[in-house]
Amino acid sequence: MTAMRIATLKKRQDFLRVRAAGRKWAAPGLVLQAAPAPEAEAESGQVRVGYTASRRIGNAVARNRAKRRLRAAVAHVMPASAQCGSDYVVIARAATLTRPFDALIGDLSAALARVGARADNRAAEGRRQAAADRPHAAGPKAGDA
RNA sequence: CCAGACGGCCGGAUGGCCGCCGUCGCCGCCUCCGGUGCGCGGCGGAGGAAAGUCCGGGCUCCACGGAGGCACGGAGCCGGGUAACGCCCGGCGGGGGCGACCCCAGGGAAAGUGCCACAGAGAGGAGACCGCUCGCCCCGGGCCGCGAGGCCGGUGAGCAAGGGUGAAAGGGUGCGGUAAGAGCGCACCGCGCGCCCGGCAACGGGCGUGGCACGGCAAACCCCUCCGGGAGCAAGACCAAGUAGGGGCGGCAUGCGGCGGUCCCAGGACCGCCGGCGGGUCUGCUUCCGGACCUGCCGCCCGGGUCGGUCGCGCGAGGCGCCCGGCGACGGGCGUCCCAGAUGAAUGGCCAUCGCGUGGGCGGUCGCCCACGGACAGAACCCGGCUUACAGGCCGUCUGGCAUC
RNA sequence: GCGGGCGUGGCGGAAUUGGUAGACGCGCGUGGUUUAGGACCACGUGGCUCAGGCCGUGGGGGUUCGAAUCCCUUCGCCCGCA
Repeated sequence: MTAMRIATLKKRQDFLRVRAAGRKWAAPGLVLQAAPAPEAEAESGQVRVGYTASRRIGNAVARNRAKRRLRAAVAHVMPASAQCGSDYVVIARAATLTRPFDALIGDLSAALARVGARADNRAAEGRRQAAADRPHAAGPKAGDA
């Protein structure tokens, strides 16, 4: 499998932009938001993911643990089914801590499909090939859904 | 065996696969100081409270240092420990418990001010409601009684024992004393004062004396003694990039000396530079001394910039072991070890075995099987304390009770 | 990191000089009015016992004769500055 790099969103501005894009799906164990990456940031073979755990989740231990479980789920699911050039924000819910890990993975897969940025990594593969020929071209635009 | 008191400790273990952060080495790539990898390997990787942020410090900046006054905040029995503390240790005093032991912001109320609601006669150099005692009521105040006298009422004095109010009523209990009473007198207790003894001290003990004066509240104002400059690692320093130390309004001051230049009727005007006499600033306010900085200062408003990286950043009042001093907190010496360093923030996902607890089942008491559970909680500059949270478990010392020998 | 504020019946909010806790409004309950409902009117309304009383101002402790008020500690919520 071609390796897909997963980077982390770190700026508050990025979180606000992804939320404003409006593509959102809530599963029992998590909430997923998605938006196309800005052109300046888009890079082939990369998705960027941010994690959010508010104080509603619990104390610092609970919040950190929720983000770790989400990171583990993302590492398990994203390389196969995420769309390159997209930014995602994964938000922890109260059930994130107690839900069985298999169910959490199912939640993330379903949310990816519903949010529309799923795909067809096979089609994306072709585009990436073309992009590789033009090294400084912008990444895939979120066009063809 | 049961109940309890105090002190100390642990905070599941081992392994496999895939991942995370730091560091070292190798390899690949690049714009080859260095950076980077969707490469490999070795090593290290949260706590007893990392928490709350209630105290005390280190460190950094505000140039800084010294002396005094005012204000503000804090501490408050004595001695010791400590870098320091509001912490700790050992004592003292008071209170609680049969006891082991536990609790206490525990200076000053004769420096002053203030408060003590309601109730009550009186709430602070007090007071007389019900009362107690004595005298008088004129040729007998009224009633009862043969009478001595008794009861009631009025009035003038004395008293504060008893009743009653209250959280608190101006020492307590008892005896004497008295018309009735009163520290009026006496004994004991309490309190004040003086002397002596023990103790570094807080304080304790004894003797004498006073005759009660000194009600409570200072977590009311306050007085006394002691302590405290402010801000905080988003401190602060450097690199890169970049901008405009720009503009407006108001108030105060727009002085002095020297040099140079320009102008004009040798006297001034204007500009520039220097000095820093004068002026201003120096972290709560203020005075003084030294020192530093500025040359217009202060206040308000408009406009521009801020987003990246490196350092600070972990050898420290450090951990562990042994010995010595000390009742102890702790101190000293020797040996040994290096032990997190992130910045949307590192420990996760899956699984196995063992161990612990609870429940159920099986078999003649010790095992086997199954299911469930495993707390409080995550370093963010560092350290010393305090406080709070916490499943389960271990060790030691002591107290009271029951049973047996 | 630094600083400040709040917590009172079911709800919003008084009482803050220490002196009877729950004023006032909303809501709720009962009764009246109406064919019925609304509106309106009257009464009641923290809990336990119901004789007297006891407990109640987020929790715990202290000072005081007496604490919603003062002090300490703790929990929760909110706000400001860098």
